[in-house]
Amino acid sequence: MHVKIVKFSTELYTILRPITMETATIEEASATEKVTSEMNEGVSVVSLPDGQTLQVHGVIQTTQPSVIQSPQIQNVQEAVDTRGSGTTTSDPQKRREILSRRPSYRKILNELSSDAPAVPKIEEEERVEEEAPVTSSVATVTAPSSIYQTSSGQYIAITQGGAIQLAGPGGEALQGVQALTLPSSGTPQPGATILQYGAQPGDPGQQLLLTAGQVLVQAATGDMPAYQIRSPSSGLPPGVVMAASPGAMHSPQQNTEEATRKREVRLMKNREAARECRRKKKEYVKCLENRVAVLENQNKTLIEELKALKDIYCHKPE
DNA sequence: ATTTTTGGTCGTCAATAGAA
DNA sequence: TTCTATTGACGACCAAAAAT
Repeated sequence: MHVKIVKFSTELYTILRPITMETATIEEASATEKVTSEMNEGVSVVSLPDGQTLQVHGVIQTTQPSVIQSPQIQNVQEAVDTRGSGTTTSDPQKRREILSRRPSYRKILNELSSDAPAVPKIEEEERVEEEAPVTSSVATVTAPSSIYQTSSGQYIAITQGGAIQLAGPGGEALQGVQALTLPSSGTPQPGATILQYGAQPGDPGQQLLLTAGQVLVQAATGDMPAYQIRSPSSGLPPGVVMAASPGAMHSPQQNTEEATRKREVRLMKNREAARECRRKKKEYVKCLENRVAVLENQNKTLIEELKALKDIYCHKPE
């Protein structure tokens, strides 16, 4: 389906760009009158045989049989073919040219929205969430010594007493985490911390061992809350800010660890980015579909209008 | 009931655009 | 020029539907 969506959006893009640029050419194949395509500000001037002119708004081809046949369909088909076959071309250079980037969905949508107010604008991502004041979400924790933030804006605070608190961006308790207890003594390792949580009240829950420097991070943003324990050397996800420096590393082994860490960070970031991109793409496709519906409706109305005017003109008493 | 097909999501890589 | 964000492409995986 992935492929289908890609193709679909590509086609829509190919189809819609000319439409939004208002460059469609209209021609009546059977009739003698000529329809000139002077799409100025979205208005076409239709010339009738007797020299009369008629102003109509941008007309696009509908799927239904219409009195107006547009040669644009052919052009669109060609354009789609060019792109579609690009994926199978053997020449990598050619392929690269064909696959050259389109503007981002945000850009296209924003362009569209400036063309047509009906198309919702993709707002700049709300950074407020990420910039939420730490103090508000961890206000109930006594003097946190380390505060970590997940990519989803949740906070993990570790107090000087070793207590861990998870909180959402707005300060609400983390879903699914009912209890977090930390034994004040008897930790298995020096500097280690046991994080205990249960999904239900009264649930004995599970215990996680956090050694010194390790960080609990949210591992999934789906329906199921999932968390990962990560050490600074094994990489941190985007949005997780180390409160304490893991210290300088210089040895070759440490260098490879650093490289691994960097890679993990990059992968994590890209994962998030891909998710976001797919979300935006869906939104984009939805908007285009809406736009297609609106324009098709408009087109239908205009065609009917044109038909009516033609009728009037044809039956005009001499 | 089992196998195959279809449709969907996800993670990763790589190319590119745009910002710093 | 370097770094970061974005996104197309690809493959792996899963679940539901269709075919056998």
